[in-house]
Amino acid sequence: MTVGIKDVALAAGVSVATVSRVIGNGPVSEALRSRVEDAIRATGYRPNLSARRLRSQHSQTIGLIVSDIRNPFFTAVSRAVEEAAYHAGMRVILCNSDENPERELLYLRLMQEERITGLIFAPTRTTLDGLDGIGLDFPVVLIDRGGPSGGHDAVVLDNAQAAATLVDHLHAQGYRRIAGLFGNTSTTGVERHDGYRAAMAARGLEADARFIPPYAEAAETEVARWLGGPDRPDAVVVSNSLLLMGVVKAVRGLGLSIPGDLALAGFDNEPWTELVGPGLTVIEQPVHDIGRTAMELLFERLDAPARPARKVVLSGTCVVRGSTAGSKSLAGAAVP
Amino acid sequence: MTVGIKDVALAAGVSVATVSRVIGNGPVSEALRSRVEDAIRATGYRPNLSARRLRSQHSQTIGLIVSDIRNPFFTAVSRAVEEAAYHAGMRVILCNSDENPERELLYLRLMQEERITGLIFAPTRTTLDGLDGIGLDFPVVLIDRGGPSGGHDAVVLDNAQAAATLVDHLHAQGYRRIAGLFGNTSTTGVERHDGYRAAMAARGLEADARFIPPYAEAAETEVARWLGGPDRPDAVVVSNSLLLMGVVKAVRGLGLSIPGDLALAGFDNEPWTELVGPGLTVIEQPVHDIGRTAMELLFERLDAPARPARKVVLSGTCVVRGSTAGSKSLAGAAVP
DNA sequence: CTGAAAGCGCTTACAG
DNA sequence: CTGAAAGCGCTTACAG
Repeated sequence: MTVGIKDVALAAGVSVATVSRVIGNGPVSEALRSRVEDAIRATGYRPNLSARRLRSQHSQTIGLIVSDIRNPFFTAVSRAVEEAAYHAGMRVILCNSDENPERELLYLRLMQEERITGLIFAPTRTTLDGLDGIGLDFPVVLIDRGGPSGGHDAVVLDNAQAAATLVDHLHAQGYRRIAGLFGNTSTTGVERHDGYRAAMAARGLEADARFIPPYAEAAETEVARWLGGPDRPDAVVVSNSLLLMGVVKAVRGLGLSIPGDLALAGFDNEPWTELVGPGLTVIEQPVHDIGRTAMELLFERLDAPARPARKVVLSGTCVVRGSTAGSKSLAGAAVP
Repeated sequence: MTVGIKDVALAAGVSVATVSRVIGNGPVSEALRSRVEDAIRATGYRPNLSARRLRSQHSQTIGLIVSDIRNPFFTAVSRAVEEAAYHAGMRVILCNSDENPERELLYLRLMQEERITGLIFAPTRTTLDGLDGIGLDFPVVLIDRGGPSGGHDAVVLDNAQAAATLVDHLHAQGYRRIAGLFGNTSTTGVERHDGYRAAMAARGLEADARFIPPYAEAAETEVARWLGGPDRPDAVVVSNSLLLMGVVKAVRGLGLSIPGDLALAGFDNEPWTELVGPGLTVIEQPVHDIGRTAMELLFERLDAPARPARKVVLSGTCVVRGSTAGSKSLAGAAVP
């Protein structure tokens, strides 16, 4: 039915070993090589990857588990990872955990069964805590969520500094009641919170932070309540683009204006942040570098399994727009 | 090194056949089953999927090739496909062609080598035209881009009607110089154009349509030029959300207002379309149904390879917002 | 229900 | 450079 290596060998009048060498770029004389290539074309032969992987004992596959593929941050990182993998002759298995620890475990198991070469992973805090106990047979590089420098290679944003930058910017614009809204499933939310809190303290301001599930709906509900209550802030720092969207919705739903009634500063320079209201001030992450660096760390780890874990911390860029204009009016501009 | 089925068999004191039956849910006595399960836990055994696939001759894998994973339409469809696949005990390989026919061919080859069970595919026009000549060994279900009902199962939006709905709506709002902007890589762009043109003709209006690459940048450039020229429209129908974003950027870049200087109606009810300017009028696609239906068609095709191809055409919903408010003011509301 | 044995489609030492 | 042969880790008739 479907054509195998034997059919090609027969058609080319060579052994299967020779066909295998041709498709694997092994040493073959030009004469035989072209005969085999003709036979491959004639038969429409396609090598069976399961067989190749089983026999050769390497999968040429890297795993990538992200926490929410709807978050454009992760689709951008995925693209960078795939590009790097492609150039290295590897493919990638992309899985989406939806911030669900059970699904993370499920996918980790799948990765084991696929015998992947290595994993790039943005884990929930729950799974990160138990990661060492799982006994994975491959190296893992964490992205976006490193946690305290621990046993794993990681590439993350300088979250604390980025959050502090936003606080400082808001402060410079004249805001004082600066609240913070953070995702509660990732170490990233925690680190951004720490930076926020430290910067507030340094300015002698009182922090007012909330941790919520990292979805737009949760932010919308939370902020609607917040703005109606006694602790109403006049500015808010928001720890990811999904939450940011929810905040914008809440403000609009209440018929309030940005930044007049509430100034807004968030993370991730998605295309739409430029188009909403007066434009949203955000920290832009080097998404492409994050993906590429993760692959580099992974390859280096494969080369040198024993060397100590490394954590690469990348800086974000603050893109200032109208959502933080404050009393002094301010045109949109990029600030390094 | 890594533990195999033999190690488990040894540890449990049974044959490898019995271990295989346990992990495959075959018939095994309770006594042996629990002994094997203990051994699996004790050894941390994970079956090798390559070996299972090779031996069992089914990959339990479906392929999914989308044209642009940054388009939220496709990330939403992917989620629906994955969900359905998961419930059917299958996994999915997701690939991103970037609207590039060469990459499509590359991925089709990969799918063959993976021996996938079936493919869900959003092809470029180029690849769609040559699809029958490629000799794929698995069934394919087209999504988003069906082309003329041909040899393939497909699930698509009623594109012509959706585009006509937008034209009719704009007409009812008092607009007459209604332009159209369409992606040039997909049959979808063509069908939406046809619906646009027919609706314009039915109203006695002159059509003014342009086909461009389906990226925000292309739309931005094109519209900036258009609005500066002699054929300046007062409304525009835009065939996808990436293009729509580009149009909004162009309008803002010129300091013009929506809908005062230009009314806008597009496709895909992305979260941000609600938040930009007065809100954007769009056709909402049943993204979840599209993914689910594609999987259903695929399974039915696997059951009955010989039966004639089916094309499922789903209707969109017009979500009216301020971007098409026209002279009469209009609040945002959903219209079926 | 259980086990011994064959074999899925390849790759890779090993000889020549 | 080339081929014969073993074997990757499983599953699945086939007997019992």
